[in-house]
Amino acid sequence: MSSVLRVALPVPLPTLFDYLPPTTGEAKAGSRVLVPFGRSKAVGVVVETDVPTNVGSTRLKRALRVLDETPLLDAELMQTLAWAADYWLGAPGEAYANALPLLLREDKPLPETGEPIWQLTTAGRSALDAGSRRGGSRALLQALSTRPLSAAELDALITDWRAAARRLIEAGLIERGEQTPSPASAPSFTAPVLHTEQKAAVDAVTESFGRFQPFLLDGITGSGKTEVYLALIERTLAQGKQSLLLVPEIGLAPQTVRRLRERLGVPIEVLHSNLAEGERARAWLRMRSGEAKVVLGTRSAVFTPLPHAGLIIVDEEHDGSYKQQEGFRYHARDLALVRARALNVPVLLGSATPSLESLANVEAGRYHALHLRSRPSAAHPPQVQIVDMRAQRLEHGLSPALLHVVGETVARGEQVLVFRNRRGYAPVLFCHGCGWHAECPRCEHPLTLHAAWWRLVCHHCDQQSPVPPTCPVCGSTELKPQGQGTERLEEALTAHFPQIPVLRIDRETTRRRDAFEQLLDNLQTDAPAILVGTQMLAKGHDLPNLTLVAIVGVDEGLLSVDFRAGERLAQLVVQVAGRAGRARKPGRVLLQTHHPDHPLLRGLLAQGYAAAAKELLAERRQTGLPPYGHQVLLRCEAHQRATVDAFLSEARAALPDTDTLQIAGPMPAPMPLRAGRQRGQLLIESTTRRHLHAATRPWSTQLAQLPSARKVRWSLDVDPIDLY
DNA sequence: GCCAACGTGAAA
DNA sequence: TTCACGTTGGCG
Repeated sequence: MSSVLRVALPVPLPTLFDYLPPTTGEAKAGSRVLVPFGRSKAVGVVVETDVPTNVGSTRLKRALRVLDETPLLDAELMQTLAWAADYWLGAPGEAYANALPLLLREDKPLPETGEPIWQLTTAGRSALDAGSRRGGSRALLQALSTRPLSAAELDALITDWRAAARRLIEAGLIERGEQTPSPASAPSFTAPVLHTEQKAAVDAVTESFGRFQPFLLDGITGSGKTEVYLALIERTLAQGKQSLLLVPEIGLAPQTVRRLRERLGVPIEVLHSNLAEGERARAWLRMRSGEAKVVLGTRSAVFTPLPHAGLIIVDEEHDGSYKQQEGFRYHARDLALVRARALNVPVLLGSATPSLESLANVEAGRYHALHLRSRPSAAHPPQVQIVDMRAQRLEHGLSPALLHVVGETVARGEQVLVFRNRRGYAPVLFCHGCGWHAECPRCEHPLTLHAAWWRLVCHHCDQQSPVPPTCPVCGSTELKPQGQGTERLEEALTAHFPQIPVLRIDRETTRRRDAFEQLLDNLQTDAPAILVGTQMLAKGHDLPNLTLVAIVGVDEGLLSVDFRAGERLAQLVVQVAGRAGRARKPGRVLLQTHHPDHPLLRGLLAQGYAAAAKELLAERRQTGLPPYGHQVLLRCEAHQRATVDAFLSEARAALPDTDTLQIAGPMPAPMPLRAGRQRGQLLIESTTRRHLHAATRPWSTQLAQLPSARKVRWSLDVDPIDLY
């Protein structure tokens, strides 16, 4: 038996691969190696060295090259990643691949971490003096004549300078260099004085510096959670330690970054999905070297190396975007906890509407709860009121009572938010002649009418089709849009309040980068306006002149079969309502519904989120659902129903027959057909996580070997957040 | 996930 | 006999 390297390769296979050590260089655990794989090459991460192997010597190949002298991933990250792959039943190679920015998964030297700058060469200087070159090239030489400039500086001076830069580098007139990021500038804003609760929260976390302790910061909207984060990051910085701040996908507004930079006076590294690969890799490496102290990022930023870790914060911890929904299905909030434990640092989960999981952890004594119950910015919490839609004459889904209050509010010069969680003009196109409605053939769900493009769109598979002029069944011309989307509400409100600007904010109107920011920047804070929008408006921005929130149509959430629907609805209502009255003026919330007596709404409005959550938790305990029970969901899809069923029943048969597991299915998925594929699932539940893992761990490798598995697309989801 | 080898059936 | 295409196995 030879002593080999065990390497994680970026393939969705349940195994690691063994290689003979390379002839030169020493491969250490956490280093990347270039290896021959199949008939090409791959970059992998060394997981173990000097291990005995079972692979025959004829099959063993030799690693080609060590890419990192010193390991790129430190021991803590390596250990965390191994744990994560095991916990979420992921392919180990995929876990390691997720942890590395794309650029670092390639066979290339590490990018320089300094900020790239462009400067004149001696030849360039003479060329400039001689007056050679014209146009963009000349302008660029001119710009660089006094001193080297960074990309950001050049962007401000010359549009489209990169093409010119490429030409001039080619000609040897300018060259790329790098500068270390400018040293800490003094914070340009001084911190506001913390109020009592904020101070108590900051002190409690500070006392835990240097050891693992989870905290749940339960703070109503407007109570100043961000100030607590900032104060804690400041204290972490004062100790020379690093902070990791995770935010949900849409929470990462440029506004947030600006605020952090201004307040902390140190470079803030940012990691999110639409960042250029080079920037991502540089930010990651600057944290790894310890050169950078603060990183702000979305889900995948949870994998940032933290050699001098001091603090981890997860903002809006209840947010579903922390769960990766494809490939390696990890949960960044849960991983943040695991890392904090390994790094011996406190971890702070913040939310106005904590997840039931976190509340259960508080109840069990695992998390320490910190509360922010007062709103320093506004005197009164918003007053919430239900508008009964039954037996009302509706105008495009808006009741007269609601329109009346909207009218009053804009007449006072204040702003209104109309929330509707449906994009498009109308969710259904219906025939008055025969009752037919337009349906997606690939999903068997109603198509949404989009009036602006005059198209029917399937919100499940994105397929578009033309709007038929007449009913394809009975030929009637009486095709009527039924129900309201944001587009229709925008139209109705514009017609009703022609003198007031109406702004729609949803995925269509914010398609372009920064469009969301721009739309809100254009909003005059002291003038009346009506905002119509989806989820996107639920968080972020402070709108000081917004005093009325009208929540229209959340009834779908009350009727859903998903056991988390109630929790999500409560969170959504509270988050949206929280947009009202972030100013000195008192806020008001109207909730328009067909179910004014629904216990969840009643409870939520009468006693608030905490009480509603307590009620929901009690239900979960009674039914043995998460967080009191644990789930693994096997999802599967294929073109033929029979293929799906064959795989799922083989999978079912491969599970051990024990009374510690409850198995539901095989059964059709809640959406049995999507994008032309038949979908099914198998749900495995247990009251003890240990039993669940003990059974599903070997099962997951068995599944991969089933012949029927090759004919379907399947995935395992540990702790699924929806059973969709 | 990707690739190559293999088997099957239809066309010529 | 050749080609196209779906299936299967291996990747160390």
